Amino acid sequence: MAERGTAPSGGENLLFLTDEQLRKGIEAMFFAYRGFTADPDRILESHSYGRAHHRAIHFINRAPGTTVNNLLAILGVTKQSLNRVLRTLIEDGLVESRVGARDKRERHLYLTEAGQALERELSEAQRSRMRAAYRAAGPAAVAGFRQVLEAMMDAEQRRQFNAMSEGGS
Amino acid sequence: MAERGTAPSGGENLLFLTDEQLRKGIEAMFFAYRGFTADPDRILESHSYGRAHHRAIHFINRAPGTTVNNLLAILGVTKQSLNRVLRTLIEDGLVESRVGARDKRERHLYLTEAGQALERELSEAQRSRMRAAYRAAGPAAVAGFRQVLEAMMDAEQRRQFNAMSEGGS
DNA sequence: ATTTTATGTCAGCCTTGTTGACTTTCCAAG
DNA sequence: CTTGGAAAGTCAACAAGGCTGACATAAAAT
Repeated sequence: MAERGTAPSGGENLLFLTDEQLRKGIEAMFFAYRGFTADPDRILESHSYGRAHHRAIHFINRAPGTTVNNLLAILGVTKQSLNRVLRTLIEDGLVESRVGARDKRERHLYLTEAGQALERELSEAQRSRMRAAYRAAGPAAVAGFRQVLEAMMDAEQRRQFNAMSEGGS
Repeated sequence: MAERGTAPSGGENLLFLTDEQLRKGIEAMFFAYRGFTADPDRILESHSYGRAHHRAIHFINRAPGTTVNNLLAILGVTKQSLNRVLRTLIEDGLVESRVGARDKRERHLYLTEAGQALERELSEAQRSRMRAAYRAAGPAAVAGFRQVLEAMMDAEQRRQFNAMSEGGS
């Protein structure tokens, strides 16, 4: 279990695993997520949209031409739930839905000019906060941040997260 | 704009601030938060409760005897919204509401035995995932994780977060 | 005595999750 | 070629949990 070397080293190195430290991590996650969504939430409210719309816009932007089914897997909601959001985005002219060329059951999703504009507005707000946090914490902290977040995901989520980076760009 | 010194040093140190890196951080936050809430969500569902109940239980446990108003400030919801949740928790015998001794307008909230049992079940599930993530990432990463999360909060949230630690224990 | 504060409640709305039922399309087995 | 199942998407209806607004009560503060 514990290393034999200098007596305190084992105990001290595990201080970050005490229940108290874990609780602080849990609460930090709770409050930080609120900050994380605060800026987009304000923008969305002024457009009468919610977080669900933001998520759809974000991932359509990331993978233009993605199908509804694909988006479903990423967002982890039911297709009926997603459909409602997509319908309003399409009606409002932010998203375009094209019938698949090979498989006509599929709908391929694209952001229109207006959709891209809103996406930029939302993501710039979110990046701006993230940039400030990264800058304040420094590169080493950012590396740790990313490591812990990735370790916190379910295996399936981690797979999606990593797949996202490969396909991107 | 760019520093004049050794050409690559400034640029390399700022690699973590590129839009691409920021986007990855944003998506990591999204997927990690899902993992973060997945275990409690499963437990809550089996009790017919939601995240709103979890949040109330968590913070009542953290500060036994806290008032409704206090909880409202921490949770950032309306009293009507919180009241609905508290009412069911009190009806179900998980939370006890005592009229204040000094100020009889206030209600002081406490977890009952049953409430504490559910709290332990929920928080142990959450700590368990956090512990695994911390262990996988190591102490240095955890320190960075906490730094970035704290920098991501609004000033008000950070104040609450830090106040939480002082009062605790 | 009056006003303010803390809490609770009712009614009604919105977003976003859910399930169930349905249509259209594709594909593969007969 | 037809037919039956699977897959993609849509529509309808419901529930949880946010929200606002209006109002009631009791206690504290002025």
